[in-house]
Amino acid sequence: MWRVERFLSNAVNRIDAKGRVSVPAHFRSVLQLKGLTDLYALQSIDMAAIDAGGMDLLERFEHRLADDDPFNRTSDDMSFYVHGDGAFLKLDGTGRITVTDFIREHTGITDQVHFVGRGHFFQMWSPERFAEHRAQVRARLLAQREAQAGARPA
Amino acid sequence: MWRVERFLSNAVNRIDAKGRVSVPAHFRSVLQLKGLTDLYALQSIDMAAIDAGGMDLLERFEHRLADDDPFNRTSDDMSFYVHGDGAFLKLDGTGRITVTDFIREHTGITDQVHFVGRGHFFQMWSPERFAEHRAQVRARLLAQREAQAGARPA
DNA sequence: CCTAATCCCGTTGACGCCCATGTTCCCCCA
DNA sequence: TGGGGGAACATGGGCGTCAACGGGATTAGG
Repeated sequence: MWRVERFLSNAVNRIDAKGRVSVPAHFRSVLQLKGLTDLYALQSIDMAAIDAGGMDLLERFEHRLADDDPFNRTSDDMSFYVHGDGAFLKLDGTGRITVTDFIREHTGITDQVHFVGRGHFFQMWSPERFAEHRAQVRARLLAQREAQAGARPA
Repeated sequence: MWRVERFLSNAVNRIDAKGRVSVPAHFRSVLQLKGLTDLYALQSIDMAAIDAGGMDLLERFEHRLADDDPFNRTSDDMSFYVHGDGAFLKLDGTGRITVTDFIREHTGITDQVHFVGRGHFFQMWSPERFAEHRAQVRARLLAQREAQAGARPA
């Protein structure tokens, strides 16, 4: 296998009695390449998923907060979401994280976690919701493709 | 664990019979990195929250003041607010602060405190009010995101 | 003298750390 | 080509540590 520095593909892992779940080994190797031991996680704004990544995930948002004005609403909302509504996910020695209520409430996850690579970060889904979302995405892409084909002269 | 010099994530702690509450250990470690023992707190202007941090919290506002005309009304108000209407929060040996009326009146806090990291400072909310505000912020961010998606050509 | 703030110590429950087991997949060799 | 032997990884569980919490004791202040 070759070297990858992005989160790719997906996998389903089970949550054990103590509420822990293994992060897929492939994702962990990506983290190691980045020199990361801790993860930072956010509840995705428009999906029932958790977005997780290193601190670079946070910095991606922070560079939009260039304006330091304490009274700017948009900037303040962004800070509230990114700084205040995030959570640390600490990997234990065997590469597992504990699935907190922060994760369960937003995703509907109960006993299994569907890990999904998204390039510079990855997501955590409940398997059922992931299947739904996956179908919707494929349908949208298909519709878009057909619309373009129809517009284009044959 | 690696070094973080920003206040991140959130946690709720109980107030005991003596009116004390533990500042989350993670926040305390940030304070220690900054070499701070005392906190300075302000009643947030547009939220039912307390803003707390070190003296850099003050500097943030003072920079803003420096840019303004000293005889300007808003500048004078700002100075009054920042310098005159703040409170010191002293940490005891086990990392707890006492919840004063200054805090309770503005936030509606009764028996629990929701600590919220905001990067350079952190906030104290009543859990209920925090949940409300959180929902509002997410709604605004979602609306903004959809507006951008709609404006962007497919 | 009474109230309130500070210090100190014990308890408890959650979480981090460690070792053991099971399972799947792959490679090598018969 | 099919089976044996690993290796890598997911999973299960014991145990120690630390943060949150409760309460007593001591000190300061009015």
